[in-house]
Amino acid sequence: MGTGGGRKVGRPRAAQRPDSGLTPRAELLDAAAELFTTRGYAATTTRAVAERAGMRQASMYHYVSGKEELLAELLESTVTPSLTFARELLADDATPAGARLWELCRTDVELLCGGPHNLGGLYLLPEVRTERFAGFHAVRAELKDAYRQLLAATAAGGALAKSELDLRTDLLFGLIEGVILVHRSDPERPVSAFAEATADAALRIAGI
Amino acid sequence: MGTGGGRKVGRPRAAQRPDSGLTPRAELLDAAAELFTTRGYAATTTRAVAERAGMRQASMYHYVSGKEELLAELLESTVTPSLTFARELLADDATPAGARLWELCRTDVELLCGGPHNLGGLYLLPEVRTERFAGFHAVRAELKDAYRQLLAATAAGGALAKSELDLRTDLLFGLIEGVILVHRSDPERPVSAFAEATADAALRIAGI
DNA sequence: ATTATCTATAGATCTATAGATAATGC
DNA sequence: ATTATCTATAGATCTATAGATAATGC
Repeated sequence: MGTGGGRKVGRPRAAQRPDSGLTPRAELLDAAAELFTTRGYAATTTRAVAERAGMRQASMYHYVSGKEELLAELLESTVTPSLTFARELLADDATPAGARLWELCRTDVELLCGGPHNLGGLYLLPEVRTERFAGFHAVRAELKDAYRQLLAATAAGGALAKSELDLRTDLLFGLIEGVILVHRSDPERPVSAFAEATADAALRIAGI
Repeated sequence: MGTGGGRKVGRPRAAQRPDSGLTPRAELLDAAAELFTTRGYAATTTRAVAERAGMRQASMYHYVSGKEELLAELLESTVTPSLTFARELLADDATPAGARLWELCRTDVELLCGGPHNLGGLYLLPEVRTERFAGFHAVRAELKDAYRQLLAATAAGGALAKSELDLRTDLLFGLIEGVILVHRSDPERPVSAFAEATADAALRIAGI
């Protein structure tokens, strides 16, 4: 049933490949993730994406409206899991805020560095700042606000003036978003230990 | 003499503008800095650069061989001052290592965030990873090594095993290079106070 | 004569659409 | 009949060169 077994309907692809098990749209997203993160968004052509996904350039338009849609979906798919987890942490008032903040940092680093592609690298692309990706900016802002709330709920954070709290939040969130730069400089380092070390560093930045 | 007064030789430009006082090459570099940092390298056309510099697209080739040369020069011009300063600090054995490291962090943040363009943002462009920019990578590696040496010379740093020292160096350097992300999230914040706060945070990351 | 610029353009893309084709499904 | 793909291509770029032009300098 469903995806399994390889669908047969429609004209066969010109270049046959072993069935990946993914839907064509997922194959396109996967190809785009790889290319956008390594070569950049603007430098990646629709042809490169389509061909890496195993189809011809024009066939891509059967599944997506263009490159922008691929990038928008990839961006949101990266923050959404973090945000879901952040909401759970905010609701959990049995655990100390510092411990919850540490856990959020650790999880985010795992998500950003753990996947097959450096999806976190997408955040750094200049194109992402455009209004086209407002949906992503909205979820990202909510995630950042969760960081701020958790920080404010700690003993050290509670003592800060607003502008100080904003600065610490920016530094903290900046370290986490920029962690992909650190990961790149030594991709061999095991991710789980790296995530813990980064979470430690993040709390030190925050002054906890 | 020299640059002052506006040179008259050669066919006049199609679009006349008040004399900027810069050489045409510097005008091109300035235009490229602005466009590369805001729109990205791949998304910036030679026409956009030339026209922002006040000349026609083709005229640009009188001064540079293309976009790559502009990016290469901009990148190196960003690290070189940091590196010069870092060498001085390494030689200054009268000052405690921690204080020198703090000073290096502060200066780098000032350089990265202080100029008219977010030149630090260039580091984040995916294209920069290519071998074309080996010259930049070399000076950057030397700068990073200065961070490592200063860190290793502190009391806290001296106690670390090599892999621990590497990790701390990466986190520290990652925060400094990624600081442009933090700066972007609130560009109004006064740079000098921000640079000091970031240097404080950097030393806390380093465990000092 | 020298120089800095211009206009014009060839050749190489790249995107997105139009229309053909080769499968399955009824 | 429906679907997924293909081939072909129009239109819109973009880069880099060729050759003309409009200044100053000798």
